[in-house]
Amino acid sequence: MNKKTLDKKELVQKFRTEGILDAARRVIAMNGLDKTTMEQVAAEAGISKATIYLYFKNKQALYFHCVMDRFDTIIAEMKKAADGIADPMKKIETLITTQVREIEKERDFHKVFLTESMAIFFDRTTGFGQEFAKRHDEFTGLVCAALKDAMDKGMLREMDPVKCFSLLFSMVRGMAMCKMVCDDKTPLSSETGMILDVFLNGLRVRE
Amino acid sequence: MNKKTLDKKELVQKFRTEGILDAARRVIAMNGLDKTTMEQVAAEAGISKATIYLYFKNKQALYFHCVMDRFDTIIAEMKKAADGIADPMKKIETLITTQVREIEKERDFHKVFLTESMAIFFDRTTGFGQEFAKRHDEFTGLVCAALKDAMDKGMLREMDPVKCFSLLFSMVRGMAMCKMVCDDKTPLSSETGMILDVFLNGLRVRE
Amino acid sequence: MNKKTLDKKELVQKFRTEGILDAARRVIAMNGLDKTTMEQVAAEAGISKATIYLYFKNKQALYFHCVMDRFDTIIAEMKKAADGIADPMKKIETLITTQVREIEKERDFHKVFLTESMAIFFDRTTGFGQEFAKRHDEFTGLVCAALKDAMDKGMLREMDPVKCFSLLFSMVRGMAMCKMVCDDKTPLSSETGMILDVFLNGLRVRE
Amino acid sequence: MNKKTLDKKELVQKFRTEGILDAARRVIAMNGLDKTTMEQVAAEAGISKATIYLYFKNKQALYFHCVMDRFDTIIAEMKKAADGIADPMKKIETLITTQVREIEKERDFHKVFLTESMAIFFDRTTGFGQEFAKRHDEFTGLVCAALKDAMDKGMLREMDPVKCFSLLFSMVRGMAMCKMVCDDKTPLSSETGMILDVFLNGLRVRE
DNA sequence: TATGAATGAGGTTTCATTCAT
DNA sequence: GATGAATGAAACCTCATTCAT
Repeated sequence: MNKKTLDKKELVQKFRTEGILDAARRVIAMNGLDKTTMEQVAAEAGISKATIYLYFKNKQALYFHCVMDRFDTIIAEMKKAADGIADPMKKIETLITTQVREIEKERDFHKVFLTESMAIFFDRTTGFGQEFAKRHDEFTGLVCAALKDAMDKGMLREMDPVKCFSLLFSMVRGMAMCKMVCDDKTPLSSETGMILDVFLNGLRVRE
Repeated sequence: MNKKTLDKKELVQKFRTEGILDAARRVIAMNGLDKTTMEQVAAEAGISKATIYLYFKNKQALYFHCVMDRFDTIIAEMKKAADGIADPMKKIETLITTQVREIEKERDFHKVFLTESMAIFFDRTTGFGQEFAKRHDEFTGLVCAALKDAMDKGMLREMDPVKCFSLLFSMVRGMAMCKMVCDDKTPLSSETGMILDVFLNGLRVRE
Repeated sequence: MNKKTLDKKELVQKFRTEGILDAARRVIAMNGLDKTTMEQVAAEAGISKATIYLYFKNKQALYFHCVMDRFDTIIAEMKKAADGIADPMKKIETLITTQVREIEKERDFHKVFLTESMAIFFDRTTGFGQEFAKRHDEFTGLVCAALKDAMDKGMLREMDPVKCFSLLFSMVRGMAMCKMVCDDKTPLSSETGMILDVFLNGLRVRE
Repeated sequence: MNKKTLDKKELVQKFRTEGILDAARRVIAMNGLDKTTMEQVAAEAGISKATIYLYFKNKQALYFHCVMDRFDTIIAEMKKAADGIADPMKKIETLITTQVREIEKERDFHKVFLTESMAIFFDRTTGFGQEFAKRHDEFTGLVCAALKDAMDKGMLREMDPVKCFSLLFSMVRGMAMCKMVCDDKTPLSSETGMILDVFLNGLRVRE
């Protein structure tokens, strides 16, 4: 009984939390972070403003978890997709493709994240910054491992893998921003090929 | 007399405007856009809050001009630096190097621009968005011309130059953000070489 | 069976009530009434916030009973202590001494009562005010009787005993407040002598 | 011109400040401190809520100054009234009489002060507490000097004058509270005589 | 009976913006 | 032209209180 009750409680807890986060992301995607009020989020989630504060300390924390939640999902999907792929080049491609597909899923929210509100994640003095850094490192590690592998196997030039990753990631992000910003409705994925082409070619071993 | 007066007036006008913009950028660089109040800007500029409104319609406009001002400077510097360089590869390198150097000059302000507040520039429905687009197009054109030239001369693969530019620009921006975010005090310029290496190599004609 | 059950129920009722009141007084003594939340009281009592409402109508009622509870105790102790004392002067002294000792027992709580939150007790339009008035009258009567007795016996000047009591009580309260407020850790009782000295001398029959 | 302008500014400043304080005291006198909102004070003062914040940091500060303002007035009046009186006994009487008259002037506000909201003044860790202590010491000194004088001249018994003052002050305060609380509309001043009688007689030298 | 969860109702505070001088 | 002063409009957040289980 106790076990069951706990499970149920957790389930409800999770359900609420997810509901609020989803609502928040929808509103933020529509209005931007600044113009999003707790009132609106509450309305969108069909609950009262005060209830949000039961689950999140304040607006910043709410936003933080919105992003973390997406981040976690993206990392999980990337891991799942790349799992079991032996060829490092193929692996890199899969990782990036997956990332792009995930971004696409909540395009407008990611637009806000990319253009408006990255600041709090980079303030290492707050718990937010540190928490974010953890995910970011995991994310980085995921791609870097594949890059390193490719380099070790002589498929790519030997370069600092972290910096290489940074460039690759920048291109993805830049392309995403470009599309979002230009209201270019074509899928982000249509550019993945080109990015990988330039990047991998750029790192290719020169004869 | 009239002419002279006008000139003088314009001079004062310009002087005030510049002073406010500089003050604004300093404050924004320190605190971020959100936490910057008109009060602080006024204090930093040594004038009264109300005076700002004589020169700028509102806070958004103030910020907009802060960015435009920088943008104009950067474009001007890039033009000046690239002027007279015939070799397109060399030209591309010069353009990027110059851009990076300019970003470095007001590193903290650019950090805010890159991480916090790009949204208004991409809202094409406002005059801001349109004005920004103009500069952006000019900026794009500057680099694209060189890229196109290189392609025509067979030094780079034939690809959509705008997209190529976008990738290149993304890498620069990404590397800049990375440095800023990690409080990496090494100059951005130390990475310019790598970016150009990967980028140009990535576009190199394959035998 | 019925009787026993009822008794048991009453016992539990009383136990809970006392527990809550004690917890409330502890928290109020620490934080003051304003900054005391029902949440804190519940936590201190080791029960849930909602449970408090099973025993007390609302926060005001809770506070009211905290005070009443103390008041009842003090009156009871005073009665007990003065019981059987024939000499009115001695009786007065005993009453005051006892009162002071009781105040000392929950010094911090009394401090809050004396400096922050007496208003509701004096609002005669509410049940609270009336209930309080009852105790206050009993309290007053207790001391006044002794005063009257002393006057009748020619030991003190003839004056309105209620007013005399008011003065005496004021001095005790004032001295208490003074000590509490100055964080003077010496016992209140050390001043009782002086108060009685001035008061009784002040009322002494002049030759 | 400059001087004049400054004077005018100061005048306006003072006028506003006084206006707000008066309004605040009126509202607080009516509703008690807790139930008084900045909104109400603003309405009563005929200005906007935000304007209050130009003159007072927050609600607590506003209340603090309400009290300090009264305190200053009372002290000033007491000084003025006692000035030039040679006989210490007469002086004490005058001081107390004046104090009582001043309390009477804003009876309801003082009621709130005395029954609801003295706490912040006794928190020596805040600037409020310290500022208050200063006035309180001045106030104490005023009366104590007269008491000391009377003792030196053999008109009163030798006792700790500060404690004597505390008793005297307690009686005044207690009588005031009693009247206010009982909605006894008779003037406080009608009891001043009795208080002084008991107090001075209590301190009289015994043969 | 006991409680976890939800919320209504405000309160304080901040700031961009305006306007009279 | 410059500014001190005033304010409207909201935003965030808290907490006493209720209710379903």
